[in-house]
Amino acid sequence: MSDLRSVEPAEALLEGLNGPQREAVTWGEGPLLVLAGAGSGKTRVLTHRIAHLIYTRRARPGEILAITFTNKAAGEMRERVERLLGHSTRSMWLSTFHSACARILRSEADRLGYTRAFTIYDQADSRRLAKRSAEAVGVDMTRYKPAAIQARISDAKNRLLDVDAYRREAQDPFDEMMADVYASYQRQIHAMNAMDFDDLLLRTVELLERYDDVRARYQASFRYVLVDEYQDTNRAQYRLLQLLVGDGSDGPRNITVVGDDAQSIYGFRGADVRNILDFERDFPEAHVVKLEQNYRSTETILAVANAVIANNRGAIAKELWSDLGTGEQVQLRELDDEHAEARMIVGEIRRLLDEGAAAADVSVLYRTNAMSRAIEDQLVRGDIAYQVIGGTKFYERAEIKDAIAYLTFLVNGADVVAFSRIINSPRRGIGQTSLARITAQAQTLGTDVWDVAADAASVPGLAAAATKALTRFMETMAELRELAREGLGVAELLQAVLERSGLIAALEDERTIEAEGRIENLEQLVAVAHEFDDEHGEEASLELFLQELALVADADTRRSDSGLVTLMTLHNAKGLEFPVVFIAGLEDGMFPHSRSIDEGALEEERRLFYVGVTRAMRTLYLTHARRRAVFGSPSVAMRSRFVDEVPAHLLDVPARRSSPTSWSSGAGDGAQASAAAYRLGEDVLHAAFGEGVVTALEPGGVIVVRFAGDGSERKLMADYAPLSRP
DNA sequence: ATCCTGATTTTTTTT
DNA sequence: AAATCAGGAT
Repeated sequence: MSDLRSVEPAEALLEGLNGPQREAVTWGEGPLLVLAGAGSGKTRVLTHRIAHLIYTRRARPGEILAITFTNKAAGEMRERVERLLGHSTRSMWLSTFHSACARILRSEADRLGYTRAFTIYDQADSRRLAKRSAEAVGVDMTRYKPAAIQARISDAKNRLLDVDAYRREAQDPFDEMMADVYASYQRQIHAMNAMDFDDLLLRTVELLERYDDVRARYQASFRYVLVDEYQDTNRAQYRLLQLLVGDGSDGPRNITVVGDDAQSIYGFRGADVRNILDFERDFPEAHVVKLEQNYRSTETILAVANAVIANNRGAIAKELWSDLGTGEQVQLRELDDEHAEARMIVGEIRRLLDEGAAAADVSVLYRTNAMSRAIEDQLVRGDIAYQVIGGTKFYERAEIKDAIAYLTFLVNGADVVAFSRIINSPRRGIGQTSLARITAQAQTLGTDVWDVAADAASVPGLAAAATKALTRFMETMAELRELAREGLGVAELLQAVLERSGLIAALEDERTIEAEGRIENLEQLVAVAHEFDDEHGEEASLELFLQELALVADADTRRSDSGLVTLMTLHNAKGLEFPVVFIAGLEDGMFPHSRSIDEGALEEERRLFYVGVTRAMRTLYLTHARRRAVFGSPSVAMRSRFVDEVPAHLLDVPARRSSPTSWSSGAGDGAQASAAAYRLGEDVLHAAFGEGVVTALEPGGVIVVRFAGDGSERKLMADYAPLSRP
């Protein structure tokens, strides 16, 4: 390659890109569809295209709106663009759909009857509200689950149906009832100056549809719109893009979308593959670029991916190829149960680490969050550091939600959900009954709960003790609100909230290990607030802090620079790559999941498997168990049909000796005494099986050894087996 | 109002 | 297996 200094800087942005990538980066005005197979360098294309647009002065940073799937991806993209350009991109809009919408809504809130301090409800908040709405309408809650009710509402919103449209579409009495629930839900959430995740999109669409001046302003401001992971956009996001890009009557529609129909895995939340399939119909003047060269995986891994995805119908023709060589065969392992599976995985990880692999190079993927536990247990035993992405998130912990609810109530006195959460936490002697009286009064008067609660004496029927407690509580809240008005930093304010609310004191009084952990979590939240203050300086406001917090995805908290093995669901693995990947739990019913074994959904499961396989760069393990505990009770499982779709010659399946099954698994702590000779993770040499590593110690002097030769795992009597140290 | 206990449910996947 | 919930006792 030529010396960078001797070429035109714009040329330098194309350095090292292949033909189609260059074409996508340099393409001029008008719609552009980039069909980017897994590992084909689409992030590179996006960042270089943005840098190129700015460098060639076709766009100023402020004229670019780039949508990514996670905040973390947005941050990384900003960093890369800045590195390419050598200057700041602060004025560029680079965020997720939801964050961009929240930002727009914050500045236009009054048009929709909101204030800029509106609360963003997460799933749990929204579910609680759905339940309340259903009860208010008189739905028999023993027959319907709140989650199902909420899913209905969310589904309607994702299809851009407002309450009236939903009612018009109603087919049966159940739908009619749901329409009432939906109406009640929307009435309440609006009255509380709150929005759920779906509202962020829906309300922005409403805003742009209803106000020509607002639409014109944003259309003019975002001259170039770029969207990553376009295959996972839903109806609302699609409509939003149309509104932002315009109809093309006053200039070219500069929209770039990047995606891969084979990786569409969010149908369950309303994503519609047709958005990408029909792009050329929606934008007839579109230019299309296909990226088919994969720079990530070995040919064997790609052959597996291609073979499996070929079983899906109606995909855009596309064949991934790579010149990285054949590489290793894909390792297929069948184990007795989920514990043996976990031992096998951790045993292999230990071996890889001993051979010099970095922990950060290894990832274990699974279908459902619940599957992480067995693997975590073994990692802990094996003393291997790891991180879990997803599952119970930091921001969903009770104490964190409490602290956030305090802050929320300070800025949004109409937020009944926040008020309900904090009014008796810590305990103040204000229970269900008193709470119901207060909220009912607020609803009757149509005023903020804050105002009702601040005048405790005015609440009808409130007991004397409750009135007193409420008065004290609201005095504290008023003090805190005053502190907020004085322009205290978010971190300092949070600290004041934790102290004056009695939240910390109550935890300290518990004097348990658990409570100590909770206090630590709260301290961590204060640290997050400090970071926010430092980052935003003068701009830092409590409103902004809360709205950013609500949109943090767990994927955003992933650490890449550390010596940690990463565990996560296949969904969370989207967009990532690892030299070594394990896909666990490949059993019919687990993956594909039993609830999606019908036509359309099965294809989505297959795409999810495709996503998993294509995360692997060098080494891929597929594992499944003959027995697996579901809801605590064991059940037999068949190997996943997806495994059967993999051509046999690509797989390495070690011949399996029948292993002794009479010994129960689940080593206790007492195991060390009899198997003291061997320690967890220790290398051993077996006369017949060769080198291996101890992956578990079990009672009765039994050790479990994973052999390097054939990858098999065997239970041995430590005292009798022909074992020695290498 | 709060605490305890037994019953029921949870696990699809997420912004 | 763990978490949440409803009902009843205090």
